[in-house]
Amino acid sequence: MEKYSNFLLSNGVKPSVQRLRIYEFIHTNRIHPTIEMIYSNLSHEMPTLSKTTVYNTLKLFVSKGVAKAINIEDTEIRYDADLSTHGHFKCKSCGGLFDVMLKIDNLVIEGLDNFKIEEYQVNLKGYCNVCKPN
Amino acid sequence: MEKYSNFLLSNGVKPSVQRLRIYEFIHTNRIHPTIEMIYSNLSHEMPTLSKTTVYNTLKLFVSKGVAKAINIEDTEIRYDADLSTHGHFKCKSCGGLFDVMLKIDNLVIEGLDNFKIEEYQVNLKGYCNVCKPN
DNA sequence: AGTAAGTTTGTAATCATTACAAATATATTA
DNA sequence: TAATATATTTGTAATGATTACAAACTTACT
Repeated sequence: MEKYSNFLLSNGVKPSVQRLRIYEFIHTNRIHPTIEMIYSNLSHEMPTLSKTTVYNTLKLFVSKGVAKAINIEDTEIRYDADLSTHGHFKCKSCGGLFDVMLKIDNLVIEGLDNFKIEEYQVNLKGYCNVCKPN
Repeated sequence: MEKYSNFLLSNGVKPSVQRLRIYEFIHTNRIHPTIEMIYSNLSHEMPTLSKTTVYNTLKLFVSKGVAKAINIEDTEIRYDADLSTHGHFKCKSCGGLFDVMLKIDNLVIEGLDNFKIEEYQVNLKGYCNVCKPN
C-alpha cells in the first residue's frame, strides 16, 4: 500500500517489505495484537519471517511514534496503530480488548502543577456486555 | 502494627511476619516500588527473605485487593498500597512516579454501553516540574 | 557490476518470573 | 505440653519471553 509506505517514510521508518506488511497488519486488524499474534498471523505468508524482526519492528514503530504499546496486563504487551486519543477496556472474562472514546479534558485535577503531559494511557477492566453477569 | 495486621486479616490475608513487613513497607513508603526494590530494601533487616516470597506475597496482595499493580512501563511492575481512585504520572527524564488526583466521572464517553467497569488505571507520561525543559 | 549501508534472520545469551519440594513456622488437637 | 496437621517460606531449578550478536541477505549508491 502506497499510503502506508508514505506514512512510514514521513515518520522516519524506512518501509521494508517486512515493516510494511507488519504495519499494514496492525493498521487493518484492530485486534491490538501481541508480538506473538503478529508473528503467528504473518509467518504463513512470510515463511522466513523471524520473531526477532517482529520485536525489532514494533520497538522501532513505538520509538518513531507510528504505533503505541498498551500495557493493560502484566503478562503481555499489545500494540495499536490507532494514534488518536482513546482508551482500552479489557474484559476479565473473555479477554477481549475494546476501544473506548474518552474525554480527558479536566481529567487531572491535582498533582501535576507545571508538569508537561505528553501521553495518556487509560486502561479499564471489567466485564463486557456479552460476559456481564445477569 | 496492629492496624496493618487487622487490615490484612479482614481481607483474607493471614499476616505472617514477612507479609506484615512487606505490607507495612509499601504502605509507608509511597514510592510505588518494584519487586526488586521491595526485596533489596527489606533483605537487610530480614536476611533470610527470599525473592520468591516477595513475588508470592505481592501476587497474593493483588488478588485479595490489598494492593494494586501499576503497569505503566513494559519493563517493570510497580505496586501501590493506596487503594483510592488515583492515577500515576511517570517522568521520562528522572523516572519518578507521581500520584495524580483524578476526576473520572464522565471520562468514558463512548464504547462501553452496558459494560461493567470494575477498575480504572490512568497512566500519564511526560516531564515533571523539575525535569521540564525551559 | 561493485561497493557500502541497512535490514533480516537464527541461534545463543540473558533476565525476570514461576514451579517445586524441602525446611520452617504456626495452628490444632489430644 | 507434646504431637500432629496445616500453612508459609525458602532456595534451586525450570521456564519463557526478550535481547544480543554475527552472518546472510537486500537495497541503495557510485
